[in-house]
Amino acid sequence: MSETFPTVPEASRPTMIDVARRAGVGLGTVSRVVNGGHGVREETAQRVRTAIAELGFQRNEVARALRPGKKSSSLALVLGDLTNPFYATIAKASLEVAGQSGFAVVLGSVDEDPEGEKRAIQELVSRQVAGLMIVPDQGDHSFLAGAGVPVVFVDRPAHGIEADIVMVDNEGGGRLATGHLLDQGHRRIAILLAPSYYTTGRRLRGYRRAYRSAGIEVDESLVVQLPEGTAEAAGKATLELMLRPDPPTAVFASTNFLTEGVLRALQELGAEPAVVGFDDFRLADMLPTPVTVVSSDIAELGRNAARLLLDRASGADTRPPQRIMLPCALIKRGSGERPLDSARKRNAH
Amino acid sequence: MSETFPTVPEASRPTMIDVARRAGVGLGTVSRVVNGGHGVREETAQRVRTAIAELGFQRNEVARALRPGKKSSSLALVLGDLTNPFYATIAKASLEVAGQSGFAVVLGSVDEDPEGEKRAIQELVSRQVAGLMIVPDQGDHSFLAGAGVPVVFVDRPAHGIEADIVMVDNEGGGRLATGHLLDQGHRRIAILLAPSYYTTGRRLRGYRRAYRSAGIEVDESLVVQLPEGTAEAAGKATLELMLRPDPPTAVFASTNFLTEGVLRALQELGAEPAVVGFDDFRLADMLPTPVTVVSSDIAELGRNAARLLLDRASGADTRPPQRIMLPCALIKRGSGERPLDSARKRNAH
DNA sequence: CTCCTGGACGGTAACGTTTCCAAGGATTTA
DNA sequence: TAAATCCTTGGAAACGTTACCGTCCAGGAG
Repeated sequence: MSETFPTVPEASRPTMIDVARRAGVGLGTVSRVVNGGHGVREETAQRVRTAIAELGFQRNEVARALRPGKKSSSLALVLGDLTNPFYATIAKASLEVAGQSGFAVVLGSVDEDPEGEKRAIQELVSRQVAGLMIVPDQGDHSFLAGAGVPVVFVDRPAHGIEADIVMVDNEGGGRLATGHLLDQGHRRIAILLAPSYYTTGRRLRGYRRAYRSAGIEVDESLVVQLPEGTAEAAGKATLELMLRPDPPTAVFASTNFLTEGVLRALQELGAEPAVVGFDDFRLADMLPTPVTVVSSDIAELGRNAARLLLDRASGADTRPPQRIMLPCALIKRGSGERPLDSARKRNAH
Repeated sequence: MSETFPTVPEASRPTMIDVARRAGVGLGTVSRVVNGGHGVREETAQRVRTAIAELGFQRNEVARALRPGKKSSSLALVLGDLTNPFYATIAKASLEVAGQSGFAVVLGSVDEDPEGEKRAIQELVSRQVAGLMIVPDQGDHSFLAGAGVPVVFVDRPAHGIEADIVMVDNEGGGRLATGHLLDQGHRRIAILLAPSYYTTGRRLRGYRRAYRSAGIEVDESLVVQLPEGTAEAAGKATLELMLRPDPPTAVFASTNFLTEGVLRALQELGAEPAVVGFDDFRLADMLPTPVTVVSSDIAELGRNAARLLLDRASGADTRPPQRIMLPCALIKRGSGERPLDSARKRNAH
C-alpha cells in the first residue's frame, strides 16, 4: 500500500446539498432546477441558479447514473484499429451525433481478439453506458442479450443476438466493382479477401453475381483468401498472382488496406493490371494512376448508428430491430479503366 | 413526458447483495473477494466466486466510483478531428495503454471551438474520470486547476495551468526540414502555417533558426499564415506562391493536411519545387514523387501521455509537472531532394 | 482454566443524486 | 366562508458499492 498521508486539502467539488444550503432551499428543489426547473417558482429557481453559479456547482454524473433506470449519459463504441480511416470516420461521426445530445462516448479498443472484445464489452457494460455501438468481431455475441442495454452493430451483424444493424451494401459494392471490370472487357479478375469478416463474404458474393450476370465462369484460383487483412499480406498475394503463368488482368481489393498493399506490389513489379478498391482513401486520386474505388458514406454509417442508439436508449424508438443499409457508388479515377492490354506491360520490364 | 408504462420486466443485473445471499455470506465479504480477496478464508472466497459465476455478477463501476476518493477507472481524451491520422494515432496508442491497466477512455470531440472544448472538458470531469488527456486549443485552461483531476497535455501546452505535457520537438523538426532544404541549395523556401497553433510557432521558429544558422535572410513574404489548417487553404496559398514573379524553389508544409494541399496544387500546376512536410502520412512514399517528411513517433506520444496520466492518477507519480519531448527525424523520399532547377519546370507547362 | 490477541466475517454508514410523498400555502369553487 | 384543488417545497428513501467498526471464534500465553 502507499503511505497513508494527511491527505491533500483536495478541495472537493460542491454538491447539491451545498447549493441547497446556500440558496436556502431544500435538496429536492435544487435537483428540480438542475433538471429543467419544472414545478419550481421562477424566483426560487433564480436563487438556486445564482447559488450554482457562485459555487461553480456541477452535477455529479456518476451519482446520477446510480439511480435505477437512469443509465449514464454515455454511449460505448467498440471497434478495431482507430488508425484505419474507416474506423476513425465512424468514431468521429458517432462522436459528433452523441455530443449533440450531451452524450459522451467511451471507446473500447479491440485488437482483433475475440476474447478481448467480450472483456472490453463487459467492462463497458459495467460502466452503465446507455448503449453500445459495436463493430463486431466474428464469434458469438449472445452474451449481450441479457445485458439490458440497447446495442447497435456497425458495418456487420453479429451472431447470437437480434439487434439493430447499420451497414453498407457490400454485395452491391462487390458487384459494382466486378461488373465495372467485366464491362471493361476483363475476364480474369482476382479478388483479394481479408480473413473471414462478414463483409468479405458479401463482397465476394457480389463478385460472383457480377460474373454470373455476365455469364462467365469464375476461376476459383483467382479468389484469394488472405491469412491477414494487412497491406503486407495483400502485397505478397499480389506478387504471387502476377507472377503466375496466367496472371489476372484486373484485381479487386476488397479493403482499403488491401488496396494499398496491391498498389505497392504492383509498383514494385511494374505490372499494370486494372485495380478497383473497396472503400475510398485519402490521396487515392493523387497516386501515379488515380485509384478507382467503390465507396460509401462511412460517416453516415456512424451517424446513423449513433442516432439509432440514442433513440433506443431514450425509449423513443421501440420498433423491432432495424437493418439500415447504405448504398455504394463507383468512383472512376483511372486504375479501373486502364486499357485491357496494359496488364501485360510487365513483360516490357 | 413519455407515457408511463408498466415497465418491461427489465431483468436487472445481479448485485453484490444477490451474490452474498446466494453464497450465504455477508455483503462485505463479497466486496473483499471482488477486490482481491485479502482477509477472506480461501474456502469462503471460493464459495463467493462460485456464486459470482453462477449469477453472472459484474461489479457496477458507477456505484464504485461514487465512493469518495475513488475515481472511476476511466481516462478522458479530448482532441480534435479523429479523421486526422495524427489524432487517431494518439487515440489508439493511449487507448492501448489505458486498456492494459483496465482503464477505459472516454472521448471528447472538439471542433476547434474554444468554448466547446471547455464544455466538453467539464462534462468529462463531471463523469469523475480519473484523469484528462487534452490536446488543447489555444485559450485559457486555468479552469482546470480546481478540477482536482490530473491533467496531461498532449502535443502542445496550455495557458493558465501548470501540468504535464508530452510533445514533439517542433522547433527541432522545423529546423531539420528547413536546414535540409537549405543544404540542397534552396534559398527561397516558403513555409505554410496553420493558424495560431502553438506548434505552428515552434516550427516557424525552427525555420528561422535554420536560416540564421545558414546566415541567410528570411524573405518574410514566404512565411504564409493560412486562414485555416485545411488542405484547401494550403492549396490556394501554394497556387498564389507559385504564380508570383519570384516563386519559392521549395515549400515546407508544416502539417500533414497542408502537405496534401500543397501537393495537390503543385500537381495541378505542373510545378516542381522541393517539398518537405511535417508529420508522415500514409502513402507518402507512393506518390509520383515520394514525399520527404519530418516525422516523429506519434504513437509514442499517446503512450507516454497515457502512462504518465495513469501514474499521476494512481498517485504513484508525485513529481513536479514533467515535460516530455520526443525527437523528430527526417525521412528523405525524393520530394525534398529534387534538383534545384526543377522548380522552374513549370514554364514548360 | 482464563485472558488476550488476531483473523474472519457481518452489518451499517456513507457517497450525491433522483424520486416519491406529504405538508403547507395560495387560489378557486361551491 | 368553508372546502377542494393546485402548485410549490422540504424531507427521506433508495441506487450498489466500499470502508469502517464491531463481534465472534480459535488458538496461544500466562
